[in-house]
Amino acid sequence: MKPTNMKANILAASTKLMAKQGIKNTSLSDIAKEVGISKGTLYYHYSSKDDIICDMADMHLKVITNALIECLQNAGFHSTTEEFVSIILNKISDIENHGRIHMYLICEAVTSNEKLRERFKIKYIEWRKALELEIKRATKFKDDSYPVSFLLISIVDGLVIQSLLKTEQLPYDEISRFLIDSLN
Amino acid sequence: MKPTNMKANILAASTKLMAKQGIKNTSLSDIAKEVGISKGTLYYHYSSKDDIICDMADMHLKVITNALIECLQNAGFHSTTEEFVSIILNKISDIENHGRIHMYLICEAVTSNEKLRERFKIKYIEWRKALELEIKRATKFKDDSYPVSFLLISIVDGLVIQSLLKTEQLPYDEISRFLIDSLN
Amino acid sequence: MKPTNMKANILAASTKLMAKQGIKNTSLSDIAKEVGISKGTLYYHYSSKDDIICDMADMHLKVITNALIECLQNAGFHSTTEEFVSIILNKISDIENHGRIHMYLICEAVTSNEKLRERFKIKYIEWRKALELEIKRATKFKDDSYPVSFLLISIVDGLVIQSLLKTEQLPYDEISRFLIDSLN
Amino acid sequence: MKPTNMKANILAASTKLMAKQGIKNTSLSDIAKEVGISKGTLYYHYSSKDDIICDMADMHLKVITNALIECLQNAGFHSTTEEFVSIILNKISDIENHGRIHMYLICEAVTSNEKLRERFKIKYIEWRKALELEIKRATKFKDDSYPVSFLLISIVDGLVIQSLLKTEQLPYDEISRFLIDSLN
DNA sequence: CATGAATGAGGGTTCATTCAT
DNA sequence: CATGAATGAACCCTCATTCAT
Repeated sequence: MKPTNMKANILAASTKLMAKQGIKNTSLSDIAKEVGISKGTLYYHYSSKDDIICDMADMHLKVITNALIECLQNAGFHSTTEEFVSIILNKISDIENHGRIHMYLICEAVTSNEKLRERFKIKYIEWRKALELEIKRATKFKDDSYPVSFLLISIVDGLVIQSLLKTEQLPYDEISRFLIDSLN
Repeated sequence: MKPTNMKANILAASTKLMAKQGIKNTSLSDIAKEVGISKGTLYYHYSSKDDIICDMADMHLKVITNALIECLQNAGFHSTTEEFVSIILNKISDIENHGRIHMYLICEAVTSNEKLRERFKIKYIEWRKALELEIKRATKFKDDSYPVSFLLISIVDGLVIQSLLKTEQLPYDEISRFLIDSLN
Repeated sequence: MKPTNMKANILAASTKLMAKQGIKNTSLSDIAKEVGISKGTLYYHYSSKDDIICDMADMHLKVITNALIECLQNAGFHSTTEEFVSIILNKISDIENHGRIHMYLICEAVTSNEKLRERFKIKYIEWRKALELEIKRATKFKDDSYPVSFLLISIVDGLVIQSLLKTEQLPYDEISRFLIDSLN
Repeated sequence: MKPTNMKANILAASTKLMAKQGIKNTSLSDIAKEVGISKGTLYYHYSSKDDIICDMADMHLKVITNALIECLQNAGFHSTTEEFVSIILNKISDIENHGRIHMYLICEAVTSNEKLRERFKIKYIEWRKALELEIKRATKFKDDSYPVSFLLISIVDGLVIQSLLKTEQLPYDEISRFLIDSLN
């Protein structure tokens, strides 16, 4: 109904469906049906499925990046490691909401979408470097900020996987406390 | 010899192809062609694509589990943390060879294969508990073995993701040294 | 000036695109884009793709007919066969510029456009009769002007096909000289 | 029903339909329906529409080439120009049966099928050279066999076009007589 | 006059699955 | 045991056409 919301609607529907059932398992018919438009209309706004996926990925990467930036800025104001870690861990659970789509996009990027992989690669490097700076500033790991930055990224992704597999209830509090103790 | 090898051949071909191009992007025709049999014969041995995937996953999970067990047993003989960590890290790069198929199977499990997800879930819990025991035995983290076991699993999966995305060359040596220093 | 040119613009764009990539391979979107208008506007001026094709064909047939008329009139002023033939052959290469669209229109006419076929039919008969008269007047073939007129038409169309297929460089000079010698 | 006739059946149905309604206007559904099989089966035998078209073209080119060869061989036995020409002209009406598909294939080749164009190009050159030799051998045009060979090819194609457009009843007898007189 | 948005029928293609031989 | 042939549902995508504004 509203003027320019069509692309946003499509994106929202795509994200919702693909997060639920996977990217390859979500057809353009599914998306069109979810939005309440015809397949033709969908193609009027997005000229291919890949275009939708790319826009979805951009949106997703932006959300995560913003979360990280905000997280680091907040950390900057206070200087205790406690808060830095707890904020990061808090963000992990936020990110966890996006975890499914995050994983699916990564698989898509790795298996069949070179362009997507390039974007993820760039973002991952960017994220890691931002973390590295903050680790150097706010933790005791001045000299090991480089390897630790890789580890922190890994931990987030790895926890997302475990949460997706619904293995065991992840003990966020204990993990958080442990990390704080270690980083101080 | 020959007849029993057919399923193994199919499994090997499936793993090879799916690791290269993804599970959804690998058709049964591709597999049959790779093995050098007809699609009909393939269906004689496996009654569906999902069956192949499940067997593949079983094989994959067994390989990883064996690697972990061997890793922990070796660690048991020596008691220094140094060796425990370096062995684990060595195994990570072994696992990295299986990393692609590991990720794809997880995505498949999460998006469209409940049975698969159950198997992964069981294995992940099993792995974590084994690690927890060893952490308690061989590192200084007697009291934090529980959260640390989650973290170690995360780190492995997370590093696999970064290696798949080909972001930056992972600094295994530095990571390894850092972990050893931390765990001691 | 401006408003009346719209149809001409559309026709010019259509001709250009369809000559390059074929009629069926040229969409109305392509044409609208080439003209720099919207598809809606295009439909304001032309109520269907077939209408565009028909107008294009009319324009095309008019161009060729004018070329032929001019050719015959020029021939009329001089009376040597030499000039008659060389003028015709010259015109052939002019026509060759329109050759692609000529062929495509004929195919379109034959396969899916009865109305178009009717126009071509009428024009071809008209052309042949004009040629017949001139052959009778200016060549030695007084009695065979009827079959020769069919042959001349054939030769032009046939040479166009060979030029489209880019078979061999057509030896226009030799062909021309041979025809002149024959007709005298 | 019969074992290996499926490809032949598909080819026959394709030729029939495409000759009637054009190549672009003939869908794979049409063909499958005409053969009495499913679209899936059609794809089992032909992996793309282009493959069908190419096979059709090969078959078509072979038929025409054989007709030409036979024609020239027959001409070789007798040495009179009369028979050479009348045989060629007879063959034209045979070719005319294939005329529609001939024209459509040429259009397809020129607009959207590079591989097809290459095959036509090769065949046209081959045909022209064969004609050139025969013209030199059996007609009075020893020195002009080169341009005359182009003209003869043109005449055939051009007459096909006129016959497709159903302009006027082509006066084969008169044309034939005229050509015989000219060539002797 | 002009437009952007919307549509639906149909296009070529893929593929897991079935089955007679 | 093994196969080639057959299938049909679903897929992504194209496009001429319509219409409210």
